[in-house]
Amino acid sequence: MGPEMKKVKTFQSLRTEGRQQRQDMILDAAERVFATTPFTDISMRKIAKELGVSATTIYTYFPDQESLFIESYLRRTKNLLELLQNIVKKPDGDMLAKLATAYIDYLVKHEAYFKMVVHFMLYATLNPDSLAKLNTIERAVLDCLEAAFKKSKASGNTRYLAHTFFASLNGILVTFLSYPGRTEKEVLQHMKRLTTTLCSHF
Amino acid sequence: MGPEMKKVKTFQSLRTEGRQQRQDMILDAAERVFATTPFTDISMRKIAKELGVSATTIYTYFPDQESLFIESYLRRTKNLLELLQNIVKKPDGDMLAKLATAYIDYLVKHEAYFKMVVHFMLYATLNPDSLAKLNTIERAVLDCLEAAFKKSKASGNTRYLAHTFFASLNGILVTFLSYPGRTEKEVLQHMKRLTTTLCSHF
DNA sequence: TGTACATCAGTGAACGCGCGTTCACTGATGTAC
DNA sequence: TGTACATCAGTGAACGCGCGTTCACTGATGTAC
Repeated sequence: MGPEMKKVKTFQSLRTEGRQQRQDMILDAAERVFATTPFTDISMRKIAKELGVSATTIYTYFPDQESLFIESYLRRTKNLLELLQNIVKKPDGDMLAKLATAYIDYLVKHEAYFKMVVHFMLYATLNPDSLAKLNTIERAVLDCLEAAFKKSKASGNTRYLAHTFFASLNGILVTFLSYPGRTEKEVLQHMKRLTTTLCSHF
Repeated sequence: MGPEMKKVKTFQSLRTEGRQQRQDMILDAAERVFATTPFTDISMRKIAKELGVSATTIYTYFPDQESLFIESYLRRTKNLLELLQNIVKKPDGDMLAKLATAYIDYLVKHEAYFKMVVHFMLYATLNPDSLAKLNTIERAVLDCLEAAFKKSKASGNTRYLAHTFFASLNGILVTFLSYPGRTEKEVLQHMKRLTTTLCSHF
């Protein structure tokens, strides 16, 4: 390879980088729409409008709507997973409570993301590729929780414990996230109480 | 009131009854559609087609789609509530496990109904009337669970216990109902395991 | 240097679709006298 | 008894809407010679 090749390579990687950044910008815009719009009312046109481009543009970066949603989901989940893994890494008592609190806090803060999680859980009509990606990352979250149970030397099948604990946290979110007639602060407070109740039993 | 009045009254009540029956038939048809169609894809036209009438007909019995959904929701929830109350009535040990199993079984069997429950929980954009109806019946379910905790002389705040337990059961359903690559039987089995795990901690 | 060409982000208009709901109407049944 | 009228379940066509996606295109930038 001569210097020309290297130059070309640089230009190409710049292009690739630009492409990646534009993809991220679309995902950012999507998240902003998620935050203000019920999940079922989100459309390509609304995301495009939020970003200030035409809806057609999105199709240059994502083959279809499902892919965009999946990428958004993966990005957030990786972020959350990192948070949880950092908690498990530290040799610390009270690990479960910390994990639970971090999980609840994160998903209340990123409410739209949680609604997307639930949507994918209940309506898993995705193509196999997307489904595999979802599975992999969800398994990583469960592994992380299981590691916490193992570290705290819990008795019983740690996998079932992790599944039950994970499910319970999701349940607290699903059941009380939009509790009518409560302010966001009250909702969070109630969830904290229930999380404490839950942790005290595990 | 003379006999004419009585006659008129009878005819009227027959009409009313017929109306009530037709309403129920529409709800039945709706449930049949729920069972085969993702909740977000359900439409008035599909329900009408299932019943063999024109979509317009439904509007003679329900003012709009939301009312139809709410009525369907209430009918099922009353049914479920009765089931749970019968369990709590009997003076029996192991009440929590029985309640949990009944709840999980019922909602796995009526999967579409559970999806509607979740939908209402997360997207509570209903009109105040509908919302009040939903609240009343959900509170009754929670009261029923709390009664069980009281009967089994649980320590701690029984209301929080009931909320946490209820939420956890919902979480098990949300998280594992459509677990990809599992048969319905395996799903139910896994839920049973997690329910057992949960109950053993409460 | 100028010029023809390739690349590619981005666009507006359109397609075909299904939605909730409304409207003016039909047709069957029962009522009043 | 017949006849004019009221009630009401049910209908097909239509309205206006927003959706995901595709298409033929523009216009800017860089490349090759």
